[in-house]
Amino acid sequence: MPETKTKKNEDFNEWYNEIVELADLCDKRYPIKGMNIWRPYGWKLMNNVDGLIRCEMGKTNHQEVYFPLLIPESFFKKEEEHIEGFGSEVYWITHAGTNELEERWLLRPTSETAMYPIFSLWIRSHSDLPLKIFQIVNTFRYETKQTRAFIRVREIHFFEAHTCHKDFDDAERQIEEDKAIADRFLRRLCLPYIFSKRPDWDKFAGAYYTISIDILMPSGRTLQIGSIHQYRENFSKSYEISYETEEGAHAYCHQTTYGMSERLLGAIIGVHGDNKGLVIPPEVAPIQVVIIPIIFKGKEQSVMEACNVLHDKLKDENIRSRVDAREITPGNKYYDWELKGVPLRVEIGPRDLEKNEIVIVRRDTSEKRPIPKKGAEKTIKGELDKIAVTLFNNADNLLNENIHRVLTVDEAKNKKGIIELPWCGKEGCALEVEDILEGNTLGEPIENVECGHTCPICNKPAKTWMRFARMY
RNA sequence: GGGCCUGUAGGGUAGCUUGGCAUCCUUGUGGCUUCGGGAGCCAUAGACUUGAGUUCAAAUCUCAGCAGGCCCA
Repeated sequence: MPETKTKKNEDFNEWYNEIVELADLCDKRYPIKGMNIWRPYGWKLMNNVDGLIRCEMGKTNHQEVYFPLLIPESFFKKEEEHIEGFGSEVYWITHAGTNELEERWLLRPTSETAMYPIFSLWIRSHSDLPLKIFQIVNTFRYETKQTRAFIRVREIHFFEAHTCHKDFDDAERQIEEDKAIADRFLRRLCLPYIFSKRPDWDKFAGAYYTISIDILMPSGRTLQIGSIHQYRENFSKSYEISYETEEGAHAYCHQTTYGMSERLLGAIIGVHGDNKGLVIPPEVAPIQVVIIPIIFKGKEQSVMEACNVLHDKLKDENIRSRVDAREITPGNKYYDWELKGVPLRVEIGPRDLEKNEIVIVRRDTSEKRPIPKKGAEKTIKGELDKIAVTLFNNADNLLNENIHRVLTVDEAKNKKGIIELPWCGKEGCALEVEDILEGNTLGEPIENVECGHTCPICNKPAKTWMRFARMY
């Protein structure tokens, strides 16, 4: 059995580096740090993920827009906290041709400051609210740390939804909707997740509060794949986004944003992959079923014909399939498609056709079995659903086995994954825990869970549980 | 932010200590025989990260840049 050179459970990071290029997702040889090339297979996968987002946005009445990549410095500077948060990691454009620009432009690190001055023009009346828009674009952040494909990059493929509401409560309802979207969407990617309310000292620059969406990588480190922000009036006051109420008064909008990035791919690779390569959740797999003809001299035609017939039937069922008719041996093809994470493989050879059967092989379990040729498309559809369930359950077990709720730092020390400790509410105590555990403060659970214990650092009564983890 | 390591065909490598001819595997291309877990044979193509320095001579030594990787903060 050929496997990746580095084993996933021995050196996860190295395994990850190996697999992103082997599986043709990206090419890291572009000579700018943190800017990788999306190869066709990886880009298709990303597009399929984006497709699911668009589908969810459609269901919840968000409209897609596109704002320019460049932001004038004057727009950016209107919100102070935001600049402080992003100032050190923006790319500036200072020249055009041979001329120095009168006003500098920046590449969007995120689009608040591009959109909000325009929102103030768009929104005049309560009837213009709520405003719910989104875009899927590239954003730029000057990372100085170690970069990693899909996880820490400088050009980020990014989904961002921005909403404006008449009051705080309506914005809160938006956040409930966002949470429901995350739940449906991540289920389709077979990715179990947790919501955490980020600590005040580490929330998004300019936010009233931030909810992070994190998944657990098999290395025991968490990966933040998305965030939901409640801005309250923080931005609308700076950007003059106000409206006239039904009573004729003027009020500032309450705003939220929702962001997810290509890190979703990082999560899919890390959570589902194995030593044979990727395992892609069926919903987003560029190829869901690959059909391998087993050719013998003199029987090529009947075998190829059977492959093409199945391919057409699968197409009728809206299943993305491909017949691999390359002039290489079947074993070669098996390895290739396993590496690329195709969820289900079909083998069709002369022996099968004599028995009116075909052979299917699951990528996740390697289970191989013959099924009747007649009605195979239905069986295959059912099998893809089963694969999705297995992928989700395995990932869910991994997550649940690695969340540890404990009362003392000593108990926490030897645990891998996500630690939940009682917390008094003081930043200093959390930072001390970070030091001891060599991790970061992830945030508190968003459900109101009673914590009738004491803070392990200062022994004062705990206000809540607080999560700690090593993060990507 | 600090420290350490690395860079040789598309991919993986040998050579570097002690300066002088660049090794092997794989991939690519053309052809023939094959095909139920990486088939075989023949032909053919392809590389020393960039710049400066030392030297008769640099893949090899020195410095700097760029890029990649690891560890710490």
